[in-house]
Amino acid sequence: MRPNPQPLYRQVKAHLVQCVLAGEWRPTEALPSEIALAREYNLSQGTVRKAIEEMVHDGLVTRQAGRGTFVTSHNGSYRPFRFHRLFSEAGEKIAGDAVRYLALRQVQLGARAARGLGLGPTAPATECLRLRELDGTPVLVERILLPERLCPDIATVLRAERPGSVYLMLEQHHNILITRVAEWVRARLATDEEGDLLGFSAPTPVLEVERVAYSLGGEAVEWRIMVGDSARLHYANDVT
Amino acid sequence: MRPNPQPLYRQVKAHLVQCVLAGEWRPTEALPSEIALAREYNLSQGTVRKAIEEMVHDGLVTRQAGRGTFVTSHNGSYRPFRFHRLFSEAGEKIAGDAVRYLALRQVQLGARAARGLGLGPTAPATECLRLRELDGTPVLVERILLPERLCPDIATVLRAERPGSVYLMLEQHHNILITRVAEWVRARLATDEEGDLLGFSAPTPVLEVERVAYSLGGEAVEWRIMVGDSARLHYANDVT
DNA sequence: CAGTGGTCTAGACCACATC
DNA sequence: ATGTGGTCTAGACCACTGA
Repeated sequence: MRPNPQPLYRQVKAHLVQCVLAGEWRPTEALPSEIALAREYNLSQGTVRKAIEEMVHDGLVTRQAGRGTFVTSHNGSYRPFRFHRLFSEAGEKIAGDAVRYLALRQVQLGARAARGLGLGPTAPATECLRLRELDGTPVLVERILLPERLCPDIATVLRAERPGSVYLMLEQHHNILITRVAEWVRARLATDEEGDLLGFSAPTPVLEVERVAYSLGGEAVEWRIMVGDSARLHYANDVT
Repeated sequence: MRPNPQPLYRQVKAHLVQCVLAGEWRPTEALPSEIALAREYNLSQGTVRKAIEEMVHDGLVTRQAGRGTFVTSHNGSYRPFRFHRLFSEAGEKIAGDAVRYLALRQVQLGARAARGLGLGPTAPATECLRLRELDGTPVLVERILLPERLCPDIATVLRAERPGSVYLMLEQHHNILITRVAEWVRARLATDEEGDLLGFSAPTPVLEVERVAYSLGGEAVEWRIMVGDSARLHYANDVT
């Protein structure tokens, strides 16, 4: 192992990540037990354990004593709304509420999304316009851009399913696991279009959350912008 | 150990935290080595290690191979600006820039800060009004409230030192270690006073960041509100 | 050079989930 | 009863730091 100065447990981790990437174990499915993996790699159980513990910390897998180690999913049993930071003023999550699909079409990325994704501004993409409601009235406009290259038939699936969670759809249909997002929050006035959608009658300040989502492989998969009525929701964050 | 179902490494961790809380080792100072602690507690080195690893993960201590384990500080060598999430649009941190103290006085908490801190609205506190500048012009107004009870002579120290970092001051003068903050981000229009300070000539949307800071002991120590020019800075966040 | 944290092994026992 | 992850031990060797 001379040419590779990485500790063994990191090599094991890297290999396990490759297996997840290759779809050997899909989200919600179990990995082999520590003992089985230790035998397979011809290492001690403690070394394999350390590899898995890092994956737990990364949020890639979830462990349950007595049951096993499972690939984390965005579905309801694991970590739904994992990346949601927008809450109603009362404090509960807004995500549980209804989602309305407004538009779905093929576009070019445009300058801003292209910058976020590190692609060219003319790259083909699927654009999705959605509206999230709270207590029956709209609070959040979402504009989602998914580059064509990474998920070619995404528009078909979106049109058919209109999923509440794009990331759950990506993991189920494309085995693309979103494991990290970067967000930028700004304040600005709503555009006329946004004002119409959110029911503003006058120029109103809104929260704008720009997001780039990265897959387990490290690729920027999705760019989205969320525009919310700041009188009814806020962006909450705990920092340690 | 029957009455305490906590694993040994957590009991060790709890005790080490108590020691830090008691000031046995101050920020930047070294803890005893694993071997010394293992001998002291009559446990194996691995158990002590696991306790310390959790403290590393919590951000309470920092380890350096060959040197030792040190209590994390907010000073420049350790983790300055640990809780800063506001960046200039170019991307660099805004914190490096100048801080101007505008006012410093004794007040009552008021309804909003009281709610955040879990205290009564008439509780006495020290209020600090500061202005942060970027490239020589103001971008951020900070209003900081520190309850009297937790740090009695804080006003004196603030007046004398006008520190760039309140948290560094707290750890140095009161041995209060801020280890966690909760933040709520909103968009609204600047007040007239804020507009004057930030140089707005018309009603302008601003980012409002409300923050409660918690000490190692778990007490809410500080409430602050930061109002920033959203054209020049944004709130950035990475979620995993 | 002695001391530190970082890696790795090979065992042991436990609580828990499942069948 | 079996298998899983969680805890704990008692060693070993390594790379790095600082005197």
